[in-house]
Amino acid sequence: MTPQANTNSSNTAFLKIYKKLYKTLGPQRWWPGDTPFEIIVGAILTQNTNWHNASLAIEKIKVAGLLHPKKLLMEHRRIPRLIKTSGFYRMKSKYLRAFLKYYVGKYDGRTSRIVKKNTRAIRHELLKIPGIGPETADSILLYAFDKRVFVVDGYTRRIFSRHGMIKSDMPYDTLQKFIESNLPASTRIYNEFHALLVRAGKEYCRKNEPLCTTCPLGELLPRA
DNA sequence: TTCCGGCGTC
DNA sequence: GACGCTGGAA
Repeated sequence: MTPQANTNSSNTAFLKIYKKLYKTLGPQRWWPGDTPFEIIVGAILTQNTNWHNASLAIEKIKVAGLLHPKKLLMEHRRIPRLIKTSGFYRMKSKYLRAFLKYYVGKYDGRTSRIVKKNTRAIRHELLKIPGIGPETADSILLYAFDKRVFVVDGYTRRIFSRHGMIKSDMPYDTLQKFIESNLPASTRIYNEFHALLVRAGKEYCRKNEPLCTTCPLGELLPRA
């Protein structure tokens, strides 16, 4: 079956889950943030951290008038105190500064310049920056730069593995390619699907005591 | 495998 | 007081 053949038929389990989540939870309208740069900052600050704490930190940066690449790089010594609430703040300050030096140095801090390059090239560059791993890189590519990459995270692994669709210890890139090959090649669907998986993971497919009986995906669970 | 970390929720 | 949070590095 060609990839295109999947587009209008819900044959794959992945697409069934997507449609079910979208139907029950509705569009999530990610990423919360007014500009690509705000989205990038959020992607770094929310690493292993709940969004509430990350958004408090972004607000601090915004109030300080530093939510711009060049200004924030210039005032990088203020970053640790500004982002304290996001947790891991010493590490994340280094990560943020490393990204800023790359982004301002190579692209003058302009989205319009970096998005001209192809996805793989940008991804390769992002992965060389300390503090930006595959999930953060793909979140930036998809939500800040509107590139067609599926974001794999802990919720993705947990939900799909509990549904018997993957092995939870699959390497990131392998899992990403597997999921992408079973979905329509659509940036919009990748965008919405990841957001829906996060929502489902937080509210139903919790680490401990998952709420399968009330979960929208409960009826799609494999027979025990 | 362990460390990084503030902040809600229970 | 313990747990978990839209990970990544060493």
